[in-house]
Amino acid sequence: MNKKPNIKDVAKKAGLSLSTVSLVINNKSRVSKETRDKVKKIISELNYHPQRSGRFLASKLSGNIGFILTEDHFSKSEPFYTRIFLGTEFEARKSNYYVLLTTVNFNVKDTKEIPRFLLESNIDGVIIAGKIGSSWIDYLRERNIPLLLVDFDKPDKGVSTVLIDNFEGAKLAVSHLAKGGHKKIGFIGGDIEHPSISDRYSGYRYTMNNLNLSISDSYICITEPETQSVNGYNAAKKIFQNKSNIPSALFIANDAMAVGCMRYLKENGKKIPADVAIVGFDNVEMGFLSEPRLTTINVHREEIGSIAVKRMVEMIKEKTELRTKTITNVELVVRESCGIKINNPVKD
Amino acid sequence: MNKKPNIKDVAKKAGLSLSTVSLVINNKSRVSKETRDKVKKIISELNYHPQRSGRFLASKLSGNIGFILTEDHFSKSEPFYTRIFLGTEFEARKSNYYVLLTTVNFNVKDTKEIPRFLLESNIDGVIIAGKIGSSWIDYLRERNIPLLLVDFDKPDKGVSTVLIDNFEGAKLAVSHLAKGGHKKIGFIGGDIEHPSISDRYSGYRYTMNNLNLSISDSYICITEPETQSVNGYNAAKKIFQNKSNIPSALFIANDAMAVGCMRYLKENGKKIPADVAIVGFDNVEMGFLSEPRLTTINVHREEIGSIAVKRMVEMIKEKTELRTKTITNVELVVRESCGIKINNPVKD
DNA sequence: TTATAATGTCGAAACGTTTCGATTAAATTT
DNA sequence: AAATTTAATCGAAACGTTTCGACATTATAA
Repeated sequence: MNKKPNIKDVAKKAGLSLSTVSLVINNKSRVSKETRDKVKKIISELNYHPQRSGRFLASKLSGNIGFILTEDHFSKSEPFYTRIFLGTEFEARKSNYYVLLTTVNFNVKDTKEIPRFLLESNIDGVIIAGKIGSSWIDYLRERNIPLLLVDFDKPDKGVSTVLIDNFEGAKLAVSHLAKGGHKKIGFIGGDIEHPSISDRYSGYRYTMNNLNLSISDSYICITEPETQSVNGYNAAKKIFQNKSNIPSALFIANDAMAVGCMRYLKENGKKIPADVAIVGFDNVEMGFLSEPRLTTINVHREEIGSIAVKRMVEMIKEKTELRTKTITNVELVVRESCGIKINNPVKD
Repeated sequence: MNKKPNIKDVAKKAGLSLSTVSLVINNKSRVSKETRDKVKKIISELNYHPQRSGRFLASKLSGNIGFILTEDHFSKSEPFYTRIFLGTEFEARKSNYYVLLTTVNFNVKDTKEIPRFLLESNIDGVIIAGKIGSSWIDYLRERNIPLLLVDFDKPDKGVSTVLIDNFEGAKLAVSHLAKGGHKKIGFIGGDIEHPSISDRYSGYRYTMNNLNLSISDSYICITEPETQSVNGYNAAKKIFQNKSNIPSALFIANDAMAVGCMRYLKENGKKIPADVAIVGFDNVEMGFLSEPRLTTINVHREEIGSIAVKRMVEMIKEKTELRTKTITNVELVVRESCGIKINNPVKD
């Protein structure tokens, strides 16, 4: 039962001081090539690995990144943010970090329950996914903790963000429907205050105008408070109960709602896509399994997580206050819910 | 910009020594009630929270639990283990731990790439989910690192485990089909060497015998190496190509394969459940969205993760070598892929 | 040649806690 | 009253690393 070697063992065996060995480990300059090589050789001979506990205390760096999700996103096992989280995990491993996941109750407007990893200084930076109260931003700012938002922005706060090209996605969706000959194109979106949803809505309006298609209020439902499947069901009900003026196509701001909407339509004798063509947004698995399979806008969720971690690591390493805003691209995924055949996917 | 208070600040303000304050923080005995209360009061006045870095170094406890998953389970975004992981996260938070997730390449038989959290002693215990080479067990044993397996067992190694009642699940599934009048009940399972799958197979055989139903080899396919949807498709092909002797019902060892199997059957003009009745296993979301919706065996995935963390915390705290084996129950979920109506779900 | 700068190495302090053994004071037993 | 036990607190060492300033040596410039 021989103990794990520590930096002292390395130093002793190399006939050098602790400090020099430390300099080698951390790739600092001011060490001669020979010394460096010798130390490295001994490190690998001893199979030495610096203990996190020591480094953590001395350098104040934990090697962890915090990932904050609002409770509703987590507990509903919403696959969207979960995938982003898995993307962060993957990238973190590459960058020698670990991700500590935690959830906060979004409704608590002010920062009541501070995640333990913040209280204990157990993270070097924080990534927050989704809509969040701005007191969080203030809290982290005050404490000089690197912060990055994902799929959310507070433009006035000047925070670094990783966003989705929602506007472009809406353009792709609406153009696709228009290409199929549709003129009466409606919009369904829940939680319209979420920047991502409202951007999709803006993109919808913009593209409709651009294509000289008129927008009727009775084609639109943006009053649902959430984005679950049942909200899509309810939204469809609102639009299609009005028998006199109904759309022939719908752009729905997320797939879960699109699936709920399709359920309503099928229950009420509408054929998809013959009677109503549908395009969703997000490209979550459920849209692939629905009948008909859902045409949608793909969002690179894992990549978003990965980019977020890369940016975060930069922020931690460079201690820069430089603000970055990364917008990830989206693409149209054509399946059967539109009845429109195309040769090349619309990429614009 | 006032710094975070540390234990010294607390001690000074209380007029006590560091050690006494530490004893209070850690709820150790031998502190008088008055002192304890006074210290607690001051701690909350100062809003003091012990820094993880210091504790980590002094106590050698990181407050983290490692969660190891084989790469294939992770990257295929297999929802099964992901859910177990989310369950561990949830429970860990309650117990004041964090979970560090990592993947290892299963094919590397011997412990080639040791997860960084082990090298750096960054975890207090390890949970391993799914099939794993036994060199991992040896590695952790040698180093006295608490270990717990989930959905996997190496009976000869005497490791603590959290398992699924696979045998019982198989009984429920087969009994249900038999209750619907089926006599020719087949079995499909991939990765038959995985204990969970082979237990489901044993349960199938046991129940068939118990019900005096004969088992024909041509109803069975256990040769697929993996458990993906496509493996189910292929297995169905093997069974139903032989036109002369085909089963009227199938128990399929996991939902993903069941969905693949259903795809094959539908493509080949078989009606489900009229021509072939199907019961899956796992109750993953995809079975809920399939047409017809899949009758299956529910596995409490989040709870499994939660139990695993509870056990692990016990192992860490009590430093016990006591081996525990927890078997979680399963239940039949009746949907439409069997065409069998029941009043009360079969609970046996 | 001397002064100055650059390079390589080192000693010691610092990081924030836990914990062991010692010390003192109070309670109990003899 | 003395001896022993128990309770409460404390001082100091320990955990494993990083980093700052000092120092010695060598290279460069004046």
